Amino acid sequence: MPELPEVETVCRGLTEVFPTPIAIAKVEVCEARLREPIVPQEVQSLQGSQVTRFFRRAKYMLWEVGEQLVVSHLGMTGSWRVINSSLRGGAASMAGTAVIEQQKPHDHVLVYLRGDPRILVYNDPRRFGLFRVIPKANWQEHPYFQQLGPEPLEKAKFTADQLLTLSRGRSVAVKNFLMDQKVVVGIGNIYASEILFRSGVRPHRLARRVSRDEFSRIVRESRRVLKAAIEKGGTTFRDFRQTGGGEGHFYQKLKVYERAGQPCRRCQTLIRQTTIGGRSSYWCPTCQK
DNA sequence: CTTACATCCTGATTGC
DNA sequence: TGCAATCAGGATGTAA
Repeated sequence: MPELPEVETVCRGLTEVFPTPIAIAKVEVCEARLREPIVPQEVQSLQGSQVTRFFRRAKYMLWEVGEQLVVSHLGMTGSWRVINSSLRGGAASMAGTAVIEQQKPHDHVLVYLRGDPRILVYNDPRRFGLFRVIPKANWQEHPYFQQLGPEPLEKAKFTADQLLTLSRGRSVAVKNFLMDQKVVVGIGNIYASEILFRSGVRPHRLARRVSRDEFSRIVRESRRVLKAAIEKGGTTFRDFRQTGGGEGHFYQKLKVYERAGQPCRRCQTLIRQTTIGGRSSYWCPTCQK
């Protein structure tokens, strides 16, 4: 589900909602069976600690909690929202009632705060997400992160030369290449199609057949699209929601994704849909070579 | 090593 | 209307 702009939106949303450090009072796990089972000892160790920062690496959201890091991946359908346990006027005796009223199916993790009536809730119907706690020391060396490629928005690390080198001899479609988190992080099925349209490159072209100039365009367009999507609060198609429950508005800017059979916004040719690597891909036969 | 494909799940939509 | 098939924004493990 969420790609880089959506995860970034969630991080920014939480940072906005919790500008000061927050203390975790209790973590309640309603359903531990996510992509990896939630470990009770890990969750318990968070109790009483301060969350000092929400940040992002690739499509992972990270919470800095003392000497540990909460690792939250949203999979396809995960979301975090904030509910208020004192909606009914703040009386402690009413808190339980209010919470129950706001609970939804597939709420798997509830993070209660100390001295704050709000509760952070993780919801994930398909349960492809992740909620684990790892040591903060050398976290980049952890298996979750060790193999990850560069952040596309960090200019020095994500370059056409880099892509050219990595792509030589690779007989995967350039779209799959771009979605490979070892090549560059944060790009998934929606943004891969959008980036390739804006770069004028057909998604099924083999990575090794893409020129240096084309990779330059891909690098530039990746940054443009991802930045623009962040500014719009991400893309909502089905499940994605911002922290406050709002939708992402970038879908209004999509040029090809889910537009099969509709005229290209640039040249009016009908947008085509093909399956590449088992995923739907959208492209314009005129604008993309 | 690379690449193709199944798999983990639930829910919405499509087609008969 | 009902029900089965299909598809969905991710990542990983397996096999070839």
